[in-house]
Amino acid sequence: MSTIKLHNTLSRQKEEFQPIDASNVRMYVCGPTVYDFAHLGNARPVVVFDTLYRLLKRHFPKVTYVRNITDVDDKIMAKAKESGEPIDAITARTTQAYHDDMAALNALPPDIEPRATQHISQMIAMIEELIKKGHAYPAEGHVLFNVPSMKNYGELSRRSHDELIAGARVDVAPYKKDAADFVLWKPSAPDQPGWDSPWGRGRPGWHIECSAMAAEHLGTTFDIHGGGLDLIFPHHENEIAQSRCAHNDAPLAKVWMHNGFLTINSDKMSKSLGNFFTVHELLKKYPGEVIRLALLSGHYRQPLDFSDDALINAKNVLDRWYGALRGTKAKASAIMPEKFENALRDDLNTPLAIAEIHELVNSVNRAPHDPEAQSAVLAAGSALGLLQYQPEAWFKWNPGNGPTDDEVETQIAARAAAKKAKNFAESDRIRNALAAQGVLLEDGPSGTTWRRG
RNA sequence: GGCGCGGUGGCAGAAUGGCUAUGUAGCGGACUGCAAAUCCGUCAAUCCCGGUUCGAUUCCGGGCCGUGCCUCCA
Repeated sequence: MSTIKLHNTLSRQKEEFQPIDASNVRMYVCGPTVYDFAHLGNARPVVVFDTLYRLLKRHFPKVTYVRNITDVDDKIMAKAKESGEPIDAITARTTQAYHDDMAALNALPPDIEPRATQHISQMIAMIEELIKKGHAYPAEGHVLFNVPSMKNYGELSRRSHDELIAGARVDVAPYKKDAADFVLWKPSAPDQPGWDSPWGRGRPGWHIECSAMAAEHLGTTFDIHGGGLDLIFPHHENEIAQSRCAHNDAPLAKVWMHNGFLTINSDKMSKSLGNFFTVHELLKKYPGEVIRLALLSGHYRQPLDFSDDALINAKNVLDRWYGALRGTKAKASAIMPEKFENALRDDLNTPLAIAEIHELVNSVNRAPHDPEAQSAVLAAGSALGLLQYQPEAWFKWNPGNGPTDDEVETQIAARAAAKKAKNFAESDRIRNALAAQGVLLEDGPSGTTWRRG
């Protein structure tokens, strides 16, 4: 019996994954707040959980993957105020950009992509339930979750209530009964987006959005909840508090998974350091698969340093892999190479899985044109969301500068003539000139092939 | 201050109580007009100090260094 092991943040251990309902595995991942282009740090969980989604789909007949869109938030309001662009326009434009960027990274769309603004009534109902059960209270137009009302609060992040208070570095709002209490609902000024509620016109707090959307689409308890490491506290802790208290203590998710952070050239990615790369910008320089491979080249729970070298390395690796597939008519085999799949089943060990692809590629290069070996490479590649291009198209991927395909072909023809005349000075001149424009020529037994480096 | 994570060859990055991946870079060779690609061969690592053990990079303790969260944050 093939099992999948996943690291559960609740237990801080790898556990054998046992779905609540094997006929429908349910997974929720916190999605973007749509106020700006997605940066690389946003892309990491998307790629990681997409790889998990693909793995689960191979092992279970049905997987329901929910990833929300947060389209009501103070950051969006701030952006609108600053730029003058209407909120609806910002969220629509940014959501589209997000979809485009994640598709370029070969991330499959989730099965359901709920939007916060379309679940306000569910949030209000959940807040009412929490008030009714004594876990929340209205105060000055706000509704607050009362943390001391939940005895197990802090289980995920392993923080006690006292530690929270001691560590608090923010001023406590006067209307809070307890310093650790957090907002479920807050009042909106007339010029701010808001919805009518029993507590006046207002908008939801951040945490209640995910609790309400997860319950709506996955039920009170589901299998896997994912997100970035930084969401453990307070976001996921508060999600658990809201959901359990509203749902008679039913667990929110069985397995909690968190991906590690991304650094850029060893520095924390931040706008002040000027190393804040958006996926959108990076896609102008590299195919999405390069970014995706770079993101998968470290284990998802480890910190990942994203440098130019990492991108160059990923590009070289993919060039090598695609090189082994050149001219093939092989299709991805239906059966996943065993060692490769075993690596992924062990808490999504993508670096080890990538090493297995290297082994497969080596065997292709040792026995060229072996379609069986190539099928195995294609299968493993697709499991990681890679090798989706035709090899020739891959090598001709054009960032939009330099010579066109036709111009390259013309130069190659001229060089072939020079070579035939043994005018090697001229043929080398042409090759060097193309190399300076990022086009690399490779002479083979059946003529010259080329690629953009 | 509280909680947590990590230190593996030049670089990236797995695994493992003994037999030490993989890629890249380097070196030598084959192939090539020369290259490139590819193949063959090769060099090279487990932060420091203790402990447990027949044996530790792996387990335990201490130290040093780096880093994340505690505030919007993937």
